[in-house]
Amino acid sequence: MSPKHQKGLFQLEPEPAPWELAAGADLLAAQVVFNRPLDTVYHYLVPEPLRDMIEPGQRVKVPFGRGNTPTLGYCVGLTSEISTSKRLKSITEVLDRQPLLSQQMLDLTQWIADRYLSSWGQVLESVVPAGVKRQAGTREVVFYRLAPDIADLEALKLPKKQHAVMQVLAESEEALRVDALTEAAECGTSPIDSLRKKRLIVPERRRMNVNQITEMHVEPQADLKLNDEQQSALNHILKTVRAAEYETILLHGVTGSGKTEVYIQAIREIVSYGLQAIVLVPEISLTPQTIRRFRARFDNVAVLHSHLSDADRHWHWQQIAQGEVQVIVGARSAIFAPTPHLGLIIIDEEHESTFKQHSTPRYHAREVARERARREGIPLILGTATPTLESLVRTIEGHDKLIVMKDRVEQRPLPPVTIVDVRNDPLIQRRHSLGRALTNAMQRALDSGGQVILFLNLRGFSPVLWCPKCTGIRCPDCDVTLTWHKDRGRLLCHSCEYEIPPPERCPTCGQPGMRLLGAGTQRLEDEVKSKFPEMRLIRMDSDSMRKPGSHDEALTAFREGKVDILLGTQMIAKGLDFPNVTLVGVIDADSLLHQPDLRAAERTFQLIAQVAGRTGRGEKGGRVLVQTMNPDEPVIQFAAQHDYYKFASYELKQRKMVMAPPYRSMARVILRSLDEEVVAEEAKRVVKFIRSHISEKKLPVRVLGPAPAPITRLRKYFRYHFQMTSDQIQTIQDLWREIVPYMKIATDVELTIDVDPVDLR
DNA sequence: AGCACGCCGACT
DNA sequence: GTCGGCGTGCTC
Repeated sequence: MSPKHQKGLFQLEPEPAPWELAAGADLLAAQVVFNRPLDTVYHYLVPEPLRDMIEPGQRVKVPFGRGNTPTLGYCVGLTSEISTSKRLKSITEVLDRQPLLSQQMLDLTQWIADRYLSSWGQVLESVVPAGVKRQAGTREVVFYRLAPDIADLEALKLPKKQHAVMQVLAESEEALRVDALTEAAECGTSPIDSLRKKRLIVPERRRMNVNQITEMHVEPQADLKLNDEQQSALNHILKTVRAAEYETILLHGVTGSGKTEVYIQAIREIVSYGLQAIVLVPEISLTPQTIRRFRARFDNVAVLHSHLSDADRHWHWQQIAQGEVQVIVGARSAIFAPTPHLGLIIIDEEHESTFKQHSTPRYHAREVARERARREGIPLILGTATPTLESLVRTIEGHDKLIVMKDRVEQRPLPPVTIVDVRNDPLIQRRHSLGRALTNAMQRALDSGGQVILFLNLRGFSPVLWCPKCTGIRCPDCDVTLTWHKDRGRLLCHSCEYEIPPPERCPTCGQPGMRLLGAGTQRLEDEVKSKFPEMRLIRMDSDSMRKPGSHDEALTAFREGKVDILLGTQMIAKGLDFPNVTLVGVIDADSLLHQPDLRAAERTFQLIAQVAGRTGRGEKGGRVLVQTMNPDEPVIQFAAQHDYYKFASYELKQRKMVMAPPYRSMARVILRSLDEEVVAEEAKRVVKFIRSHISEKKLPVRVLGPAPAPITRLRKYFRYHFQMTSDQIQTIQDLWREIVPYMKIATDVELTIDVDPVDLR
C-alpha cells in the first residue's frame, strides 16, 4: 500500500472541530463573508439553538448594514475570539444542513480571492454551482419514527387506525415515509397527523434525490501498450505519484504522441490507491468521443459539461463529495470538484485560453490547479503540444519538471508544412480564398481518395459590408463591423446580439451597391462547392453546430468517410485524429498574426501546430499548406518547421525586450461607462493617482496607459484600460489593495481588475 | 454592491 | 413647507 493511501485514510479520522474547542467559552462567533466586493470578514454571534448545527462552509442568513437587511453570507470559520470592538449582531438562520465546502476548499477559495484581487464571498458564490445551492433535483421528504419514550402501545388506548400506525412503526427498524406508512397501516394521513400532535411519533426531514442520472453505456477497453517515450513519461509521473508529493509536470508531447494514454495509465495507478483524479479539458473538447474514451477505461467517471441541468450538477457534486467518483472530466470549473481524496490533477491542452475565467473572479484554472495540488501534496500534469511561454519558463527556472514526447505513436512523421506566399497569387487577387497552390493540392488529395481539412478563423460569410462612397456598416452598440451571415440572411454583430436584415442601400449615405469585403467560413463554403461540386462538404463553426450533438455527428460522418472536405473555425483545430486526412489548408495565417495582442504570435504558432496535427496520422501521410502574405514572418517559419523550441526562444527574447509576461507579472484595469468622456477622464485620473502613489512609495511597478481598449465600445459601453507590470505579482496586489479604498470612482463608471490577463481586448 | 443618510431644487 | 434627485460613506 502506498503512503498516499494511508494519508487518505487518516483524513477520514474525525478531527477535533474548532468550535468544540471554543465550546467552553461563553460566546461563539461565526466569521461571515458576502457576495459583494468587500474584503472584510464580518463576525456574527451564533445564538444558542444554532450552535450545534453551524459549521464553516455553510451559508447563513444575517442582518447586514444600517437597515439590517437580511443578507446571505458564507460562514468561513468559527471563533470565540473577536477582534472587533463593535457590538455583534446575531445569525438569523443556518441555510444548509451540510457544509457546501470543506475546510480545504475554503482555504483554496481564500487563496483565489487574494491572488485575483476579488472578494472571498464572490469567489465562494461562483465556486458552488447554482444547483448545489438550490439543492436542485432533491425534495424534502418527511419520515416518521416512534417517540423514544413509548413502552407499551396497548396502554395508550388509541383509536384503531392510530394504533395500527403505531404498530407498523414499532415493528419497523427505521423511520418510514408517509406513503409507506399509510399503505402499511391501511389508512389516510389524518391518523398520522393526530399522532404527531400528541407527540407519540416524531417527524424527521430528509433530502431525497428525485431523479437518477442514466449514463450511457460504454464497452470497457483494456489499456494500450505504450511506446518507450510514453512509458518513460508515465514512469516519471508514477514516481511523483508514489512519492505523494507536489510537483508540476509539463508534458510537452507533439500532436499525436499519445498524451491521453499516459494520463489514463497514471490515473489508473492513483485509482488503485482509492484516490480520485480531476482532468480539465477545454470546453470544446468535451465531445462524446473524449467522454467515451474515459468511460471505456474507468467504472466511475463524472463528466461535467455545460449542458448539464442544475439537478444533474448537484447530483454529480454529491457523488464526487461522497468519494463515489474515480475520475472527474470537465472544463475550467471542474477544478472545484469536491473530491475528498484527490490524488492527481491533469490539465489537457494547457495552452488553451479558456482556462482563464472571463468574469469575476478572473482566475486561471491552471494556477488554481497548481495551488490545489501544492496544498494537497499531489502531482499536477500539464499536457500540450504547444506549451504556453509561462509554463515553459517555469520549467527553465527549475520550478516545474519538463517531459518531452517528440515522436508520434507508431513513428508516424509530422506532416511537411509548406508556406504559400499568396501576395502574387492571381486567384487571391481576384478575392478568392483558395489560392492556386491550395486549389491544386486539394484536387490531388481528393483525386487520390484522401480527405481535406480547411481552417479559417472567421465565421459568417463576409466580415464587412462596404459602401463604395463612405464606410462599412457597424454595430450601433459596439465598435466592430457587422458580419454578413448568408445562411440566416442577416447582418450580425460578433460582439453582442445585435442583428439586422441587410440594407439595400447604404444606411449612412443612401448609395446602392454595397460590396462584401473579406471572407468567412460561409463564403469559403460557397467557393469550395463551386470549385469541387462533386465533393461532399461539411462546415463546422458555431453557426452550423448550434444544436447539441451536431458537433459529434459531423465528426463521425467525417471519420467514416461520408464527407470529403471539412472546413471550419477553431472548432476543428483540436481533438481527434482522422487517419485519412492527407491535406490541411490554413486559409489566412495573417489574420491571427495581426491581432493587437501581446500573445498574437504565440497564438498563431499554436493554431498552425494544432491544425497541422490533424493530418499525417494514417499510412497515406499528409501535408499542410499555409497561405500567408508574410512568408518571412519568423513565427510562421518556425511553425512550418515544427520547431517549438526555436519559436519559444525567439518569442521569449521579444517578451524580455518589451518587459512583458512571462518575465513580468501583469494586471489589467478596465473602466467602462456609457459616457465616453467620463470614462476617458476617469481613466486618466486613476492612472495619475496610481503613478503618484508609485513614485511616492518608490514601488517597482510600471503603468502603461491609459488608452481606449482595442474594442473601445462593447454592448453600448465605452471602455478604457491600462496595464500595470512588475517583477512580482505581489507588488501589484499590495499596491491595488492599498489604493482601492482611496480612489473614489465616479458612480457611472465600472472598474474591474484582471490579474494575469490572457485577453487584452 | 446595496442601502441609508443627507443636503439641494421644483412641486401640491 | 416636503418629495425625491443623487453624491457619500459604511456595512460585524
